[in-house]
Amino acid sequence: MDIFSEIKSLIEAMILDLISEGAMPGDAAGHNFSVERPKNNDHGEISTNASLIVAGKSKSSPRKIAELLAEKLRDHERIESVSIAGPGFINLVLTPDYWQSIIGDIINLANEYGRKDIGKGQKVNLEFVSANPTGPLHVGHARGAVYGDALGRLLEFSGYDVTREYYVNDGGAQVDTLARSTYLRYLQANGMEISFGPDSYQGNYLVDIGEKLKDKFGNRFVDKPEMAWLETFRQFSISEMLKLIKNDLLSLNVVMDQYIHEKSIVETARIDEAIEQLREKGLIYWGVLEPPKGKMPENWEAREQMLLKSTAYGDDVDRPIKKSDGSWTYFAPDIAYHYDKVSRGYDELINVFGADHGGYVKRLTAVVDALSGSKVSFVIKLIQMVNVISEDQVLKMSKRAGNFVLLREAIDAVGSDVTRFVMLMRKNDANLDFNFDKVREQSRDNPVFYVQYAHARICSLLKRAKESGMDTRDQALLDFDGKHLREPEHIFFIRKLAEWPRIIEQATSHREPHRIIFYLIEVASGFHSFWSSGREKDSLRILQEGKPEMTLAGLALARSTGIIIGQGLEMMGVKPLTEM
RNA sequence: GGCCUCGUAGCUCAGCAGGAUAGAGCGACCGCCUCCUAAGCGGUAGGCCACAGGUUCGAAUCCUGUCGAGGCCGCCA
Repeated sequence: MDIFSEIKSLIEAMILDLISEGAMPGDAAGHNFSVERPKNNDHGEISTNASLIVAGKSKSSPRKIAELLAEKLRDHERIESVSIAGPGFINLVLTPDYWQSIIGDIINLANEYGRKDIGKGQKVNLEFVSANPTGPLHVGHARGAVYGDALGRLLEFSGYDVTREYYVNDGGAQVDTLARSTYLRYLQANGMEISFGPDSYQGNYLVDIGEKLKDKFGNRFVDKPEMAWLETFRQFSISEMLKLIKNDLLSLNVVMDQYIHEKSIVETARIDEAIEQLREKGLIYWGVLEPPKGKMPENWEAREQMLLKSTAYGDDVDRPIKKSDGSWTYFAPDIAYHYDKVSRGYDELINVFGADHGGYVKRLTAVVDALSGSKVSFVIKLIQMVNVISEDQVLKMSKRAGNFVLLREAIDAVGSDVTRFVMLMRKNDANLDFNFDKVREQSRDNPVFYVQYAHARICSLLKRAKESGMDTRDQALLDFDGKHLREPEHIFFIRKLAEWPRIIEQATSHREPHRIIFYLIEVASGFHSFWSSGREKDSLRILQEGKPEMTLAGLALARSTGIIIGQGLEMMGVKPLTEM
């Protein structure tokens, strides 16, 4: 099904044959060589460096090995010609039949085309977003949300059993701040003048919550001390914030499987269990840390704390677990949370973090390695910053001041599909510019429209053919005759389609959904180009009056392209358009 | 001071499990709609892949160092 894998296995088998024939040394087998579509058209349709790799490992001449392999390859019925070039590359040209059969494969398998069971059912915990429940999501969160969700879809397609998880930080001081800020809005709803302290969340999103609390409690808490209302207000506002967040995620087409609350982790004594485990491994001790180098914090003084010996697992310094007053640091619930994840029996944990959490990578890796005995694979994907640009200015965002650009605003302006596509156009560890004006333009600056347009054109073709009385169902298209797809332009484009399984595989193993996006743009480009060539060459037109067989073949090609684009967009959580 | 990420065309970025002459979009310039959606297509111009070493038959890709940009660095979360 994957043409590159097929040829690779073919060559591997030939190497084994040659070894048993005594023509190659025994250590020629088992090396990883590449089989790929060469960038340069003069280098055939498929090229491999097998002889270079094998020669390098077994200290023999690349040309000689290439000759041996070429001899065998020439005999293969589906290979038209073989040539040896440069230092020893083997370049292949396949028979047109081989390429045309791919169109049949795609239509036959439809959305299953390109699926390869890489994951083999391994259980993956994918934690992403995990924004503090103190306000609505902003565009920075959106990037993490979209990346996490697209990665989830990709992994699921490739045979992983994925659990999407959101960790709710509802145990720290910031949720008390939230409660107090909500209280101010509650007072306001009761007609009182309010003024915000420097630590307040001042965003307007709390106004509604204040109103709701007034509706519920009237003025009951207006003159009461904090003790009387803090817990109630905290719980209420957290649950309201989570509603807000879930709603935001939903409008981005993101749905979590579960929300794990920090509070529940703390309350079930997971911290003590986790620390005990680490203690048994000799990783817990009391000690005094060196002051941080570089900028010395004011009021720094040496104090004894409970520390985790994370340096034993590659961290730069050991990390405090308990403050000098005996209470847990922020790190402790995190340890417990990851202990909890490990104990739930996943094969792999993936955390999607914002780049500002880069400092936590080593210590968390240390924790997971220590707790799982390095059995669980743990990957942290850092998502770099999003620069929101409007009128050529980078907007500065501050949560406290409440002036950040909300995810909601982006979606209201351009919709979920464009937001997702644009956010997936960069690899996770590169900064991303989200240009509000350009993205709003819905012009060619927006590659999402370019891809959608290709899909819409294909749908339009099938629709027109159907209107003229043709049977355009997949079963009927499968009867196409390959001899009508023999022009160089046909083969050139089919070669692009044939890369799809390989692209999915690479995107999966690198955990990089953006590779799908770039491939889709290439496929769209190839299709637009092919379409336009029909203006100059009649034989390349898809709908041909009075020539039903040629039309059928053209439609099969178009349909298979549509399957791939549709499938790729679906995988990125973007809805393919049938017309524009 | 240390750690993480990045540095590729005027701009925004792909490529990086080593491979042949480094790609795309935008911007600039020149062309293409009596014909399947011109939201499209074709062409021209534009590069010491930050710099310097190293590994290799071969380096944008791997290693080391330098420079530059961003993020992070105990008793906040």
